[in-house]
Amino acid sequence: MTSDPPHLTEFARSVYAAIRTVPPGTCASYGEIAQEAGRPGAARGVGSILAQSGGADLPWWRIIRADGSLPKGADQEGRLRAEGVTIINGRVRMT
DNA sequence: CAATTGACGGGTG
DNA sequence: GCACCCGCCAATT
Repeated sequence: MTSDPPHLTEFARSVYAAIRTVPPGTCASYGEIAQEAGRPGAARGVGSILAQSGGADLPWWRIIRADGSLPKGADQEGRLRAEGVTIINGRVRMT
């Protein structure tokens, strides 16, 4: 590999770690992940990293919006339902 | 280095 | 519920 390494930032590593802490059957919002990553308010930063993560060993399907809506749609809903998450009208059930 | 874009969040009308 | 604005952070151009 003559290519240079991705050189992930500390923030990105913290985001990956936070997402890995999310247990199956549950969901977390970008703001929650950002807060766990040590950058509260960086919800957009989390989205930016996740969007690029593609291929990483991450349960990205557990990451949803703050209002319980799914950012990616069909694929998201199918995976979450497979994890045991209840989805109503395209939104994750918030109890 | 500046400007733009993007899997966001909250507030206001 | 929908439309618009501001703030916030990271990656890309």
